[in-house]
Amino acid sequence: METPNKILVVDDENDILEFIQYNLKKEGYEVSLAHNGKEAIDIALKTKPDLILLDVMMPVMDGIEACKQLKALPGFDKVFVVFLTARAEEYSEIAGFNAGADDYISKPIKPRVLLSRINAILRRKSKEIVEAKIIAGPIIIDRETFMVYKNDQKIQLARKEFELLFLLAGKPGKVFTREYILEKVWGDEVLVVDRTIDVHIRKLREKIGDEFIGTVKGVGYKFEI
Amino acid sequence: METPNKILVVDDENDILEFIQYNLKKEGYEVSLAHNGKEAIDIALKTKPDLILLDVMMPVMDGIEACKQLKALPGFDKVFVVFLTARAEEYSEIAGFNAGADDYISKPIKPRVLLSRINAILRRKSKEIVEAKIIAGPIIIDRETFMVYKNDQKIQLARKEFELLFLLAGKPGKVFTREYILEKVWGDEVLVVDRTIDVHIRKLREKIGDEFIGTVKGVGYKFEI
DNA sequence: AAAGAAGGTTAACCGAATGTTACAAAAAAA
DNA sequence: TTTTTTTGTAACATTCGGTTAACCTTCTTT
Repeated sequence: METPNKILVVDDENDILEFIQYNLKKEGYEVSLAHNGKEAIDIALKTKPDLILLDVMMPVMDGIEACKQLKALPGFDKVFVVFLTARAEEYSEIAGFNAGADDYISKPIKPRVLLSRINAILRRKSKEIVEAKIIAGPIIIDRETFMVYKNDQKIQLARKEFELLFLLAGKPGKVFTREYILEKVWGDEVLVVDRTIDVHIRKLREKIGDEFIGTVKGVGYKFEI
Repeated sequence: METPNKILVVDDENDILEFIQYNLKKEGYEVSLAHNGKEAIDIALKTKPDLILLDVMMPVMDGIEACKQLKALPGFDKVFVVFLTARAEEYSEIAGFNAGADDYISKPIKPRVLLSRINAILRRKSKEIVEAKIIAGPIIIDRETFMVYKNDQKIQLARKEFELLFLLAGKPGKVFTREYILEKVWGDEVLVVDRTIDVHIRKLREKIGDEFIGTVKGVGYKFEI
């Protein structure tokens, strides 16, 4: 697959560190740990994390100060920072400090919440960074203009059709399961009958041509040139 | 569609067990019950649940200890565990113990909450096709694309044929018994006459060539280069 | 060699998975 | 608002894979 996302977790309590590490690792993230702001900066420079989980209340250097310093590091101005706070209200203070946090999670930390927030943030990131254009044989998919071209001929797709094609064509040949497609195109929380995919596949085939989308019975669909 | 997800519910109160069982069964889950940690381990080994709902407060063996022991069982390191707690605050304690829970639900249990949490957790399971490629002599088996190549020539296999070949070719030379093949390719609970395997072997040989699959009479089949 | 067991082969049947269409609901556009 | 487009679902059609039964062949044992 891709290289795993790296996450730096900073908290002064070892229990919490271990707990978070366990859950993130299980989800496939690469995790590094720090016990305070100073250590966080050292380790961040070494591991270059994609996201930093930062406890607000810490000795030596508190989370807000640590965040400011982290953001000032070369190449770290666009790193994602998520605060851990004991109470929800604390967040307004942090926001007031304008520390540059992207989200916050209040303790006690629930694995489900932790993962869904982090997944959401990193998904946002990968969408921005992902190349906006896929060229697969005669098909050109341009995310910037939301246009698809087949032999230089414009094809107008609806939103879901576009996302579906974009997903499949991102890895030609690879078979995507219905479940995976549902999560990526429709999102975690949306509840949709999986036969819905079939219909969208149908419409896609209608618009770009049957030959580009293959069915692997019992498994899923794939884009083939 | 697929085989139903199995859930083991562990609680010392019969009322709660029945209540949860009722709600889970209605949703289509296969439910097994245990009254304490010890029993939970016994039953888990027998039923191989996909998810375990575990009460924190139990006599004989408490939930945290039970969780640790369950996770230590062979094949259970990646099982999902959800704790039931009487108070939300208890969760921070559990987290501190690093017991490896994936979520927790606080009592009193609301059916809607119960189901949406469990659905969400199990939805994560087996969504993505793992990238895996077997190269055995002139045969290349690519799980990502579900394609098989013989001297760079594409061969299209059906699902079961593919899984069968994937299993055998995973350890060239090793003889696989019918029993083992049935369990791995067809799964635990599927009821199929074992002569079915012969037919699939036949089709496989037809497609990739007789020379690659050997018969060891009275024992089973093997892949040979 | 005969008998029995194990596996090979073929073909037919069944059903699950998918294709397809039509329509309802929701969202977006006008 | 009304109109149009997009999305989701239900219902029906179809296809293909999976299973089995029946019969054939080969091997093994006596």
